[in-house]
Amino acid sequence: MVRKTKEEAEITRLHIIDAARRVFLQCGVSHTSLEKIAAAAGVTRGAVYWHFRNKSELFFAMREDAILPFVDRVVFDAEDEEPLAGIETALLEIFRVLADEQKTRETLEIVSFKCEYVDELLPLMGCSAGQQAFLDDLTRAYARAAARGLLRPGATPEVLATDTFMFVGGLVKHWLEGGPESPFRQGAEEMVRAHMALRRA
Amino acid sequence: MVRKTKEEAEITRLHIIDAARRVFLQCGVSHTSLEKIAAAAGVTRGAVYWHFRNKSELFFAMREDAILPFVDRVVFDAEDEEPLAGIETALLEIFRVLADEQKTRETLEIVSFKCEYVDELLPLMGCSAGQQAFLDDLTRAYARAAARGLLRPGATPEVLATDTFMFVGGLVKHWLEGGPESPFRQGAEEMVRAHMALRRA
DNA sequence: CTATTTACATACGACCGTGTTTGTATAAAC
DNA sequence: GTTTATACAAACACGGTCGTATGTAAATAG
Repeated sequence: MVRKTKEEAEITRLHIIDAARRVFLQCGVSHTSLEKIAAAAGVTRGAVYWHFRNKSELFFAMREDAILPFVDRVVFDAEDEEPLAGIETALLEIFRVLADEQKTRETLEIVSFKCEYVDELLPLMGCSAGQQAFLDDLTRAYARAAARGLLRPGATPEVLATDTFMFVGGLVKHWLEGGPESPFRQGAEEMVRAHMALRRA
Repeated sequence: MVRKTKEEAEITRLHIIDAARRVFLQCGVSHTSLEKIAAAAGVTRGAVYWHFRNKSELFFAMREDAILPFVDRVVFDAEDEEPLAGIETALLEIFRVLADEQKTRETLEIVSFKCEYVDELLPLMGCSAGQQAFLDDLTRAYARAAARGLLRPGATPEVLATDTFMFVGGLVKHWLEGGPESPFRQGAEEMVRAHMALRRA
């Protein structure tokens, strides 16, 4: 037994999180035993139980590791001269991250299709906090666009924001569930631009 | 042991499916044992194994029991004089069914948030068949609207159909994940009408 | 340099869920 | 009216998984 330094222990921790993500993605969270994760990480269950109290805590750690940096990535410029372009940029950024960053994509795939929202996971169904903030950002951006007369007549900021919110939710879902060859994945950028074009004055 | 008639046996089968839906919804598919389902149905595992080979088959039976009648419910009139109104009606019908029919709603909740798409469930991720047909129906309806000059200029049927497809996907998701008091649930009808209003000439 | 804590590996006990097998009373078939 | 198939209940055997307890060598604290 070679006792590790603090730095090496932290690396072990990250390896376990990485392994958990891989196994979660392949087997689903429920059908993943800590033994599988440990094996995939090249350690034993002892190491896993040392770093995490149970599978639930490991799952949350894995989630925060990838999701937190993701929501911070999509930001809106509050003083944008062209709010609609700002929205478009933000939406495009979402799918750029999905395409470019494997860790984020895999984690979103797990929380979308490879876990069951019951008991301890129930509260984070819909990620209430982040989602609502995103919708609020959209509403404010559309309101700024309305103030500048950039919106097509007859559309209120609230309605447009909700519609865009639903569009993003649906596109992310279909983007994730389709494989790399999926038309939704290939055409995401075009669809975002077309969606925004629909609301310009 | 009171041997049942064929009719009574069929009732038992439906009771088991009903019980499965309730327990799946509360515990998630993976954390639901056949013992739990049997108890909820007032029978033993013996009855469950008599009617279904395993949990997987029971899950599929439960799904077909509610989903098949659902997709058939949303139809498009191919000869509609007002294709946009037809689309709107079809979309409204989706959320009417979700609101009115508990069985359908609960089943959709299960397949959306209470099961993990791995192994045998992997192929039905995204319900490839039904979804694609719905998108095709939308595209054809928008094409008919385009032929009649009902669409706002600059929008192609394909783009509008995809946009509506994403909208529906997102709205169904948020509709389901919000509780009965959710603003997405209350305002679904209004959001559908607003969505359609955006594309009229 | 000693004592203690750390970072794991290993071993243990217990429970659960699964699939199957066997039992059985009755409905249905002939 | 037998016979057979049905519709379950009850019992069994099995492996998997969990949490914990224990062991241990090296890092760190003093």
